[in-house]
Formats: sequence, structure tokens, C-alpha cells
Amino acid sequence: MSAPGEASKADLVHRQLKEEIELGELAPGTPLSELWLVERTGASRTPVREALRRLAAEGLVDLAPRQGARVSRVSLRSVRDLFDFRSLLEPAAMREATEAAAADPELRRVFAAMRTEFARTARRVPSQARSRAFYELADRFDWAIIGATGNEHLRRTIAELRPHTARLRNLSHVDPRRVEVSVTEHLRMCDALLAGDADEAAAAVADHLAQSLATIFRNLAVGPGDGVDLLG
Amino acid sequence: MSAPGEASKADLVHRQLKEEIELGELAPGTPLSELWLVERTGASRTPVREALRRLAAEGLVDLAPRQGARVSRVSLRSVRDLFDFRSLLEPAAMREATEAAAADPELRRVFAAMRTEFARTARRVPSQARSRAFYELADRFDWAIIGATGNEHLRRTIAELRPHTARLRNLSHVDPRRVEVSVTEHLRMCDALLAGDADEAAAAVADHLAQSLATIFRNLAVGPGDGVDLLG
DNA sequence: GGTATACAACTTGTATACACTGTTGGCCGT
DNA sequence: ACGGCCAACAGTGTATACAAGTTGTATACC
Repeated sequence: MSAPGEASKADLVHRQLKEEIELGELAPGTPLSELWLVERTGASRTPVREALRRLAAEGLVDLAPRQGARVSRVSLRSVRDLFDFRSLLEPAAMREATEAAAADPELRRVFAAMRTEFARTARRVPSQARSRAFYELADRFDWAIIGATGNEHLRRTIAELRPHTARLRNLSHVDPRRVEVSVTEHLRMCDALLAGDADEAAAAVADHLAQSLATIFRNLAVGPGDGVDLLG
Repeated sequence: MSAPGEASKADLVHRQLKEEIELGELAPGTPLSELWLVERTGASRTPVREALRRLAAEGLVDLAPRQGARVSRVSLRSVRDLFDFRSLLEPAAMREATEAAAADPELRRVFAAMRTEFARTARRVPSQARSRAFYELADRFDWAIIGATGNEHLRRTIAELRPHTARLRNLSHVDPRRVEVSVTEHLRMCDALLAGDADEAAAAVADHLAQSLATIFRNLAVGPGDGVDLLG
């Protein structure tokens, strides 16, 4: 309790790198030499190594045994895989959250408050600030869903996918019209969840994911072939 | 190709520990001091640490920040979570495998051969040897399904759950009658897969998992409460 | 001119020494 | 006898030195 940091240097390096990869500041394909990270972070090789291994386990870094680490690349294939997988997991999580909310008034209150915030966001004029505010709110919503998920495996797996999704958002530019639609999708999810309608809530998540994927593909569609790496 | 080991010491330690945990030789709750593992494995602390972190990421080891690692405990809750999660993932994987097999004659041949082996197993007299042979075959079947899964996330996640399942099997004793039923369940899966009936294949997996869970709960049911740790 | 080979720089893999924290047992005081 | 304090210990977190492998380049040879 008295620990100055509570977090080890490995934690700090891990968090910092994860954030930079998520934000796209470290572009896909960027080589991550341990020594370079040592200079950059001030930590020694041991915690840097640990952070790299963790990132590799999360799929944010590609690790080649004796030749170093790179920020993982993003292919059209990997995007499709990611969203297919999310489409499998997140409706299930939403179902659990819906049932949890039905049984827990406090949780219901939290989601009701978020619904109000989404509605308020919907009425704001489109702007970069609104987009930022929306995505920040959507993040909190997602975390609330994750938190309401009882199944440890499901919770951890979904949480591990989030940085990938966030990175995609940050690598492609935000489309204001997409925000418009996404707000209404979130309202639909909130309504179903608050109504205790698990099927509808799950369907809402699935639709939301399908729409997100379509938008991302539209904004990313560039390369000649399918297996082409987008960035890096 | 000329590398003497191809595998780093961290890999070796990781693999060894994983196997020992899976087999139950290292019981849940067993403290895993780094120094003890250093003596035990002959490697130095660095690879030992890396192996421990990896095992922790896989959920086979519980890591308490400044006080060491223990083999992760198994609770009724964790068993339920595991099987609920598998029930979400594996039918989806089976669907993918079914479609892959429909499109790939070579793959179909592999599964047909396995079906034959399952049938042969069914005709053997019940014995410990048959049980071992069956589980070895079932393992190969599972890996074939995993291998036929196109989605990287799905594949990796399912693969990561396998050691947990195997450990449960090894911690509870094998029930010969369960083997009997499980063989027929696998035959049903093979038939559906070879017939290209994805729905039936998925349903077969779901039933198989439900039966497995029921058996494990029957064989483990002991403790007073729900949250009670079984071993360690 | 092209190819093979030896070398050099750099990278990761491993071992070990040091720093710091949490725990445990005993001791003292009450 | 019981409870709290303190010190020795054990264990992890970190830094760094050393070993081994890989890649790219320059050079010699065909």
C-alpha cells in the first residue's frame, strides 16, 4: 500500500509501448530493438524484454527469435479475423451484461446514465471534439460491458482484443458520418440492455460490429491484393 | 536449421513446466520459487522468469507481484467458466473446419481416417490402455480441428484453453463409462463434419462439451461451497 | 563481372550481481 | 500470557556483463 509506484518498470514500459502502438505513434512494422527501447524508456533490458514478450503475447508485436521485434503489421485478413472473432465473443458478453443488469439495479443505473450521455452526444454538432468525446464514452461503455461479464476467460479475451480495435481506429481516419451512425447503434444497445432483452442486445452488438468493419474496410481499402499489409 | 536446440532455454522450461502442470505432477497451489526452478531445471533465473510469465499469461500460474508464483488453483467456478467459454468457441471452430473440409479433399481424407480410428477404438474392450489411446486420438482430432480453423484469434484462443482441459482430465480420474460415450460423441462429430453439415457438427460439439462438463462435475463434486478450491 | 567467403557490427539469449520489498520468527514490553 | 515491534531472511525486481547467433558488407577468387 505504501509502494511508491505500485507498478514495476516492466509494467510501465509495457503500458507506454502499448499506448504508443495503439495510437499509431509506433507504426506497424517499426523495429523495436531492445537497446533502442532501453535508451528511450530509461529502464534496463530486463523489464524491456518482459514488456516486449507481453506485447507479443497480446499480438501487438511480432517477435522473431534471434532477430528482434517489430510492431505487428495489419493486413486485411487480420482485420477480418479480428472482427469475426469479436462478433463471436461480444454478443455473448452483451448477453451476460444484460442479465447482470437485470439483476443489479446499481448496474442498471450506470448504463442508464451512459444512455443519457450517448443521447446528449447525438445532439451535439459534428466536430472533431464530439468524435473524441464519443469514442471516449464508447470506450467506457465497452469497459462497463466487459466488467459486467462474469466469465473470466471471456472477459480477458475481449479485453485483449481492445487495443487492436483501438489501433485500427487510430490508423484510419475517423469518419464523422460513421460517428453519427455509431451513436445510434450504441443507443440501441443501451435500450436493449436496459430492457433486459438479451437477444436484441446481442443482435445490436453484431450489427454494430458489422457496420464498424464495413467502415474500416472502406477507409482502408487501398492495396492491390488481399494479403497486402496496409502500414509498415 | 543447424541450430543445436532450435528452442531457447525459456522455451524448454516453459514446455516442461506446462507439461508437469497439465499432468498434475505439479499440483494446484504448489509454490514455484524462481530459485527452486533454477535448481530443478538447470537454467538461470532469466529464462525461468520468462517461462513463469508466459505460464501466467496462459492462466496456468498465478503470479503475485512481489511474492512469487503458484500453480493456479482450480475452482468449480473456473471449471464452469472454462466450459462455457469452450462452448462458445469450439462450435464456431467446428463450423469453420466443416466448411474447410468440404472444400479440401485432402483434409476430408484426414478426418475420414480419424473416424475409422474412432470406430476401431469403440470396438476395443474397455481398459486403461484403451482410455489412453482414445484420449490420445481425441487430442489429435482436436488439434486437427484447431489446425483447420482459419481465424488466427479463434485458433490461438482455443489452443490456449487446451492445457486447462487436459489438466482437469488428469486431476480427476478417468471414468471408463465416460470414454464409452465420448467415443460415440466423436463419431457423431466426424460424421457431421464429413457430411458437410456445419449445424449438426456444431451441435455435436456443444453436446460433447456439456457431457464432459457434467462428468467432470460428478467426479469432482466434493466441497461444501461453490468457490471451494478442489486441489491445493 | 558474378559469386562465394570471411569478417564486422549488431541483435538477442543467458548468467549473475545488486537493490529492494515482504515475510517470518523471536524478543521485548505490557 | 498476549500483543506489537524489530531484525534477519528469503524472494522477487532490476541492472549489467558475457555468450552466441544473424545479417550485411567488403573482399578475394573464379
